[in-house]
Amino acid sequence: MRGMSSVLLIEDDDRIRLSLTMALEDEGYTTRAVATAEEGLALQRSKPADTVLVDLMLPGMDGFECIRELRRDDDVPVIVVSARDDTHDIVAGLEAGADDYIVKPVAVKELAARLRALRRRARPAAAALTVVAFGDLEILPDAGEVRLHGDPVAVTRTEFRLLCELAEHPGQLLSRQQLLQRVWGYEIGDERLVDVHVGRLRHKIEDSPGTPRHLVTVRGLGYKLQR
Amino acid sequence: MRGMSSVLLIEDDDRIRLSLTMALEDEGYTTRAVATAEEGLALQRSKPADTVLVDLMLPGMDGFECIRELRRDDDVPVIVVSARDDTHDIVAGLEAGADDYIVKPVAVKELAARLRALRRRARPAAAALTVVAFGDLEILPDAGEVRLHGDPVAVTRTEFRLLCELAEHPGQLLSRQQLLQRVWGYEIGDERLVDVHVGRLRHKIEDSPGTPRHLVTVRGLGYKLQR
DNA sequence: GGACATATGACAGTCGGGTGACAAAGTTGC
DNA sequence: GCAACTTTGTCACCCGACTGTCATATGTCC
Repeated sequence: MRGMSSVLLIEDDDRIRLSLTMALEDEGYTTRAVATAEEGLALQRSKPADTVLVDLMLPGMDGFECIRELRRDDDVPVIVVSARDDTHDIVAGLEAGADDYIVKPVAVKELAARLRALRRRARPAAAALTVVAFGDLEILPDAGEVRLHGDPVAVTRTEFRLLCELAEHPGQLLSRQQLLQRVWGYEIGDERLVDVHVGRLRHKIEDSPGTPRHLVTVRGLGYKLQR
Repeated sequence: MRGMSSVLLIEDDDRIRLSLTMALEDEGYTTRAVATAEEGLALQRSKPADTVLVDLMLPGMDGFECIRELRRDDDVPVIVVSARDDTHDIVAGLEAGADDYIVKPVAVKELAARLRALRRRARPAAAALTVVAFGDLEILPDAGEVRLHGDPVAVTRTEFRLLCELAEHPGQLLSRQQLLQRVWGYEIGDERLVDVHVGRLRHKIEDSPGTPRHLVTVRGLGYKLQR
């Protein structure tokens, strides 16, 4: 995976699969090719490729379903390969979560250009989206998002800042005073304010807010966020 | 104008501007010439030329800034014209986004050769239409086109830039400040301007603008574009 | 039980963001 | 060059969401 790009090709037509595989390897891509969506998914799970090329017409699980499954696990860029002129399928493929498409017969140079383009724009995005995970709780500072069990949770700005502040010091105790100062910028203020927001936050990010697993109280001292 | 190449010349020295204009027209280029970067940018925005020639030493906005502005809109090839044999300026020009340079006094034949060369290698990559897909929303940056469910949607230039800027950072939160700066080039300005354009854009690219699926607000923080 | 610390629910003021109206600037077509 | 149309930025208004405060309930330690 060092510097080199890997591609997973899911295509049932033997001739196309073989020729594309060879063409991709000529272009310098490590290529794995399979004939069914099921094989492709299994392979992507065990040995993820950087980009997936998937034909829409497949025996068994079709390309659309396959894209949705790929998307469920991962943010790997997906390019749809479709028969010419089938706009409807292409649109459906993109709606299922593909990032780009190319029509058969595939011009290898064009495919290579698209792979490069896709990697160029997929990379920084994937890299920039840092995730801070606390077990089932995920914090995405760059996206301004919080997820619980993978599902987005609506959190207000203050709650988000508070959470980020706690997350920056995992497992570490932070006093109300510190939190007031760092989240609100108050040098002095009512420390009860912190309690209220902690309470509200708990209702959103804890499965059972009464017995918090992550955002715990340290009696007499403050709060901390743990895994 | 078909088949013919057009050149925009930005050069403050009257004598050079006039002589180069004539020389370029002799070579068969449709040529527009202006004396300031501001005029050049305005003209390129209203009536884009195929290639831009820009002097580095200009009154008001200088050539470097001008190149960066040109680059913000467009992928038009830019050739730097530098008065001195000053490697530092040339390097800075290329870093600002120019594609080639030529040193004064300009040999017309050399300039013509460079223009041809530049056009020859102009964007085979850009010719391949790449698609940035966000589910049912497709953005074709090179074609300046946006589609919803496969159907073209008419968006204005500002809306398109805003959309592209958001699309370049998929799922990432962008503050109004960042957007103002990247889309409008304003260092400071009324952040509500962003709201208005986001609202207009939503009416075009969302199925239900009231509850946006792609262009979502992160309250108190900014906006982001997601799948 | 008593003293204290924390959780919670309700409330009103404030804030942030969506929206439609409008004028200025730009664009297009004749 | 003129007129119709489009695009753009500014503004004011409105509504819902958020925030901080307080009173009250619940819990904890001695």
